[in-house]
Amino acid sequence: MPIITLPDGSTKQFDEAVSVMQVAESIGAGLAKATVAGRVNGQLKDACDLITEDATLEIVTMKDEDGVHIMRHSCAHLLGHALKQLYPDVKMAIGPVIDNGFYYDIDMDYKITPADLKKIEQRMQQLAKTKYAVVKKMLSREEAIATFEDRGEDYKLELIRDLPNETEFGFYYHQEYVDMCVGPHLPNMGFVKALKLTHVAGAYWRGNSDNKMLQRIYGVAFQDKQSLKDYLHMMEEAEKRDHRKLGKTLDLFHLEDIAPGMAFWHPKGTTLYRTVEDYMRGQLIENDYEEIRTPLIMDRSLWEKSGHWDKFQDNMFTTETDNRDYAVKPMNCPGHIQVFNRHLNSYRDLPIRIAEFGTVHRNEASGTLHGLMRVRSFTQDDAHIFCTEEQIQQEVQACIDLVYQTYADFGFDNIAVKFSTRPEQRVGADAVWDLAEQALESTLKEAGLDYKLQPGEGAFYGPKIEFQLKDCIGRVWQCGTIQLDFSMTQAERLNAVYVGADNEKHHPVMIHRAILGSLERFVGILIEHYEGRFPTWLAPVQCVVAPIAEVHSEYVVEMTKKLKKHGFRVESDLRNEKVGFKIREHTMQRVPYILVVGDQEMENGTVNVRARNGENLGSYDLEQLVDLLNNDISNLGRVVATQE
RNA sequence: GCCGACAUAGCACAAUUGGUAGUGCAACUGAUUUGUAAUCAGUAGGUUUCAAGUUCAAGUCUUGAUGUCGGCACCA
Repeated sequence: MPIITLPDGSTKQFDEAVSVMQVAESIGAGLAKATVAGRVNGQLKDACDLITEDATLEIVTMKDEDGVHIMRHSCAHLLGHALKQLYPDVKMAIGPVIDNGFYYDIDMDYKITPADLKKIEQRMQQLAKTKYAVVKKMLSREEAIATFEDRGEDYKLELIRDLPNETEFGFYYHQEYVDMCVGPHLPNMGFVKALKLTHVAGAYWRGNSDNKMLQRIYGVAFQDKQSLKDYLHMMEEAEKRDHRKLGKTLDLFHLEDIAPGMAFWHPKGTTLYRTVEDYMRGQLIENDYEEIRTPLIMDRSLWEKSGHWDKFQDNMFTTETDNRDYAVKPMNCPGHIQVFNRHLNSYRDLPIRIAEFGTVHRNEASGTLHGLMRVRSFTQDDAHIFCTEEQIQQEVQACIDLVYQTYADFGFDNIAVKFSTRPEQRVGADAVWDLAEQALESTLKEAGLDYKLQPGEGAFYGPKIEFQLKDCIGRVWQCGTIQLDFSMTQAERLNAVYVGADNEKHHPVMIHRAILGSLERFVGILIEHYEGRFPTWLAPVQCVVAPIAEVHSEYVVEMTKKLKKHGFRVESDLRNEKVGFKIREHTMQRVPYILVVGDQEMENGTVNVRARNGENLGSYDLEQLVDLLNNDISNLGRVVATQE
């Protein structure tokens, strides 16, 4: 005799076990029709699932985020349904929900083409239109195996084999198609109103590169057609922010065949790059770091000692000259230890913070390269802090603070934090790893950061905290990182040493830390973040001075000189073109200010200021203009420029 | 590295069943001296990514290499 408590506090009593759908029907036919699933005692259940005991119940509809999630999950089954009709010999692997949609991994000799996608999508829509009911059955282990053996679903059988303790399996029947799933799923396919198959790609079975590569079909699905349309439009807009595209149109950098994964920075891009670097250099000075520079290539023996030769040889560029083997540095740490060890250090001097804008080369697998985001040659704003165990917490905390301050200055407020622990391939004893992981995690907790654990994702020498930013279409990229290393400084590795209060030699702890991560990646993210409309402090060209006619040219050149003297990045545009043409061009180049000079301005010793958003700010004399620009620049990226 | 797609002028794109490689913008030259998102006219620009092959004939078909794009695996 279950008593069901609804969200408004009211209760309903039933004589016998009752399904979610039946409860909904008892409330009203409209609600029943809208019912996707139920949240029973906080847990999502199918609409057909029976409630046998007293429980709280929330009816889940398509207005509910969970409802949309469930619909997307059922869309994966619908994709299977359509695929099986069109390609009977396809074998189904797994089909989960992802952001905005779903995918299904399938195995079939025939390769799905983009044209096929359209056809499959149409079949899915036809099937959904019939609003057929989805029927759930719990099958025993034997029945489940028999069902899939009958249908030749080898991958599903493997999934069952890998759940040896499971006795019952949820089977969802979509007419003649059936899929195994924990659910919940839609009660009928009428809820599927807006879906689109987006692309097909390869993916390894079970995410393991030793396994067969399957075909993965991606799709998106929304509660209604408008939401789908909005999403597709948003993606189209987002792609305009792509740094690879803007890198070309704004003349910032290019990549070419002769150096895959290595950027050629153009003058404007270099200005941007150096502005970011100089900002960071200022932070180093403020936070008591010492800047150094170390060799790009070093003898193989160093890398053997550090453990890199062993663990990462495949990703290192090497060179042999005069019968000596060298490696191009993939990391800066060994070089920094050489500098740390140039003399005997005292415990009184710790912590010692050594920083370098260190250019490293990593021979990344060809398929991983991606614009500036994943390259083979990049410069890290790298630093290594040599300290005692007691100093770890304060130093890590200071690094975290520096990350947040820096990112705020660049206009980022949405930062994902990850904590990555020991990987399979690693150096150092487990007891040392315990210590390192505890130290990092406790600091994270103390800092009150909301972080996600990534087991096994740490560096080979220590655990790490990662700070991630998103690109224009939502892909996440690791930027800042703080890594704790008890191994590299040991005698059997690179033997960093200081003398303690006891007059004995000790090995310091080393904190590896990069705030921006890679300059290349960070600039790539910046380009997308601002869609090339950089705040004035970052803009490669901050203002352009343009004469109305040739008679004003001399005044323009003079004004440009004066502004340059004040440290601004300014150009004059003396071309024989109409002012409208110049304004159009520089606006498209996202120059923050265009300064127009005609007879009036020349007479009054002023310029007319036009902001990037098209607003005419009126006449400014030199002093006022310098104030305007300085004020704007001092905001950094903390405020999205007032002129937008 | 793996799966699939793609590669044409500086950029964005055309080119019928295999049949003379084009258009727009940019560039260059000249005229025009211009008041807030495109002045007009002219000129030049190509071993169609590279290397082989099929063919009377290849941008187009075949093979290989390289690179790029979307994913997967990887990311010290």
